[in-house]
Amino acid sequence: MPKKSPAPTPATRRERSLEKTFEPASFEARWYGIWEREGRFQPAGDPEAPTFVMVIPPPNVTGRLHIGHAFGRTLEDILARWKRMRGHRTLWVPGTDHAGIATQMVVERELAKEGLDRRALGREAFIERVWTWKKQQGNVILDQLRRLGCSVDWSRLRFTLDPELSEAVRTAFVRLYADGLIYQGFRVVNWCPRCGTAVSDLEVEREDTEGTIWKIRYDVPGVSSGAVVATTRPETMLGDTALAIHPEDPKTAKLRGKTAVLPIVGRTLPVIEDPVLVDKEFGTGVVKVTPAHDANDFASGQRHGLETVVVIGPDARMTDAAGEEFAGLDRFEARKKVLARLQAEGRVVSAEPHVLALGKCQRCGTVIEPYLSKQWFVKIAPLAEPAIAAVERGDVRFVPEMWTKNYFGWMREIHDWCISRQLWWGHRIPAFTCANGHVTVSEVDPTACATCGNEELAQDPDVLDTWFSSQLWPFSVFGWPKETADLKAFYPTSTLVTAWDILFFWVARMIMAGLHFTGKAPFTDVHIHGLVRDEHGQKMSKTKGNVIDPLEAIDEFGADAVRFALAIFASPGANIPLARSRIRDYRAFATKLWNAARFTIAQLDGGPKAESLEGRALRLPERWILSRLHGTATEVNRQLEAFRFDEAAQALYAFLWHELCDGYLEMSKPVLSGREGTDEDRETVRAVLDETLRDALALLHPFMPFVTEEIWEKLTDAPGTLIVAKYPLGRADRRDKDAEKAISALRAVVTRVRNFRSERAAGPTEPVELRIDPKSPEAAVISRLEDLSALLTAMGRLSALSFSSEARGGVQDVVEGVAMEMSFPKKAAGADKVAISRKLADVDEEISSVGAKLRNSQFLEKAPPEIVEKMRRRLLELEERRAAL
RNA sequence: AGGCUCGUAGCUCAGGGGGAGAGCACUACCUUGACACGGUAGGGGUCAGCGGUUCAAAUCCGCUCGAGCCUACCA
Repeated sequence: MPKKSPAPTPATRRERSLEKTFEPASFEARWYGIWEREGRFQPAGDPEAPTFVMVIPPPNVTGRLHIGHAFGRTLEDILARWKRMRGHRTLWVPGTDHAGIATQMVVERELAKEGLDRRALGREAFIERVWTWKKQQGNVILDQLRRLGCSVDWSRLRFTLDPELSEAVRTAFVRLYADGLIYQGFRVVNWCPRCGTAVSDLEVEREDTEGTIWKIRYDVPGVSSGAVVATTRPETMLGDTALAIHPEDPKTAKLRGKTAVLPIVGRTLPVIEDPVLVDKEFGTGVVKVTPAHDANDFASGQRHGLETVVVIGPDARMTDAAGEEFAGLDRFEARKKVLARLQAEGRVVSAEPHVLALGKCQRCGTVIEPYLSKQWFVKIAPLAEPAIAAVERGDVRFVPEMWTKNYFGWMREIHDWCISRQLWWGHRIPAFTCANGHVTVSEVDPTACATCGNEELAQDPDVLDTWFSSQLWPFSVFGWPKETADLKAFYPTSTLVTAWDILFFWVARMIMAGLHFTGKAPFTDVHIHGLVRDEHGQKMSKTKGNVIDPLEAIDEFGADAVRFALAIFASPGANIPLARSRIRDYRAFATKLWNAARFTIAQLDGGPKAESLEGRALRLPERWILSRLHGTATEVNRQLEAFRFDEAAQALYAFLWHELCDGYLEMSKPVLSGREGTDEDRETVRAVLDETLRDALALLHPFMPFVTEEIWEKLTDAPGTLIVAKYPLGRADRRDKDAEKAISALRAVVTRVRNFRSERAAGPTEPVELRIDPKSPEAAVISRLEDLSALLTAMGRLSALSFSSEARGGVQDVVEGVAMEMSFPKKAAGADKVAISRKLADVDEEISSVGAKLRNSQFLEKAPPEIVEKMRRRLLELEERRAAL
């Protein structure tokens, strides 16, 4: 519930303190609702301000949020919230993808449960079923994005099959066709017999598989030894239409100009010479040529005008052309039978194990069949060229930069893209064939053939590869090809965040399409992140049982913990190792923040605070924590500029936990409790606590939006919610080297005192007398420590503190340039649990190494003077320390 | 076959030419007035190996070994 009363008085405004226990589920949904209702996700603010625009990588519309999505979307949301707080007009466009093959397969499976088949149902009815499925199952993932806290602009939600986006697809197809960049042709393509469709090269996953390579002898009239060919797929020989040799290979020269006889079939095969197809060094030097079932053979067949004989059909069964004996057999059955025949005829010369890179369908794992068919292709080289140039010019920048090389490598050897799919769910290809066989490609359904006027038109039955529409996403979401206000205002976008596994599928194609259709690269930065793995780097899989469901994790630990864990592990270029225990660790961090806030709020309620810190004399601890706060702010912004989510998160973690909580909160207690300081000091401390916590909440908000907003509400009476607060940039005038050095020394001295107790088996409350030598190497720090006497005494639980150079037979040491001596007034010093001799050895070792450097004339001459000076000081300190020990 | 990335504490990883870091795990002590999802103190590493450049190498270069990934039409 948003606060109602305006400007409450300090006495009443914090009536509601934070609950004792931190329960993220109690407020996450409430805050998302408030942000959404208040329109915080829409671009707002100064119309002159720079924009920051992202489009979401659209997930499958019927999919569920998995941890990989959660990772990418978390990074995007961090950027969106950060930029928004920095005053950018920020827009993050959400949407979903129709995911052609994937969705169709799911629905087909559903049908199968009912004993139905899509073909039996018919195209219309089937598509109807898919839409029904989409309505039932769809958009769950969108609610899941809400749970994660994604600040996307829901008023601009898009789906790749929306009418406007479908229009964009159609326009793109027609324009590419008109430009001569889309063509139809007979080619050997990657065919999935199970899915019943062609797929692109990228959708084939190569897997090294143990197979067999057989050597088979073909008869060659006039050559007594015949020709021995090697093959891993004997069943395809039924479709051989030639043998090929290398023109410069003496081994096979005797076959030149001859004809061979195809075993089993008896067909006459010319021996052709093809230096491209044949590698002299491999196998027997003779290659069987099967133009209908191998892409290379097909190319060779084109060069030599060979016949194509299709012996394997689209269902991976042998065709009639394979001969009566084999027709109807599955390809692998046919292989066995063919081998048996060859064996019987004594033609199998050898059979040896052979590892081959077997292509499998990315969707279903079925072995891909090279299949000769008529398909639509994008002629890609002319599109790739400007896309390469754009990256070379730096118009598009990959982060981490190493991906640039991968991009260039792939783009420079890119093959034409097969875009037709023999599916029903998707964008139908806008090509119409008339009764006379002419093809008309048009943005609106034509009524007559563009070539001959024939009115009997049939639309191409195929649909487009899903990625054909995805490549248009950064501008189709804004209404392209119409020149909409959004397109003008928000295109090109700023940053794209995605995983490396779709760099070629999607990112490269968006760059090509963006440049071709809009003349502009679709984004300037591409942040490429890794994949989420388990804590040992293993892929998550149901069978391994190591899957982390982000929704379950959110239920258990809160969205903030999930987000923070993902962010802090986001090392650039690497996969991220995640385990439930790690998410739990960052819930602990949220809890820590929660408790620090409870403490702070209680203190603020305990008395008045200074209205402003400006011009107020600050004590060292206050100067220190403000310096650290602003140092952290600077660091976080710097790291986010560089997409270093991990470093930014780490800086925040370290600051909040180890400096604010472990450091300043503890230092503030003696003053706040009234044991030390004046009322004025207390007012100052309260103001510093307030300011520091506010800024820390703001800094942390992009990472942990819910808990920070919840605390912010209780802490501040400023209007508006944290999501639109100003992001702290870090003020240089708050940096204070002097205070940082002094407090650092103070903390080191306190640590040494505690360590003195613990290594001598004394309890934590055992009184200790501390003497600090004013003639310490870091003399300037000593006077600061004198100023901090009261604090030092309290933190070190000292029974006495003196500043003197007079040794008293206690235990001496030097830390951070402060020479000190400790002793127990009530207790024998006791034995040091860590042998002094070992410490001495360490110091001696370092003295000799530093000393050696300083005695090296080369070092003195060539090393930068500040390094030499540093070494001198270090040696001095080491010697002092040695004397003390 | 080519290319890329990576070998740093028990685990997972930052760092990157001048004193080896973090988180978790581990050990000891502590129910101290925000927090046991906590506090305090500590143990633990020839920074894969070999060579080179340099006054100085975990860091730059080369090679070797090991791990992972991507691309490729070797029948």
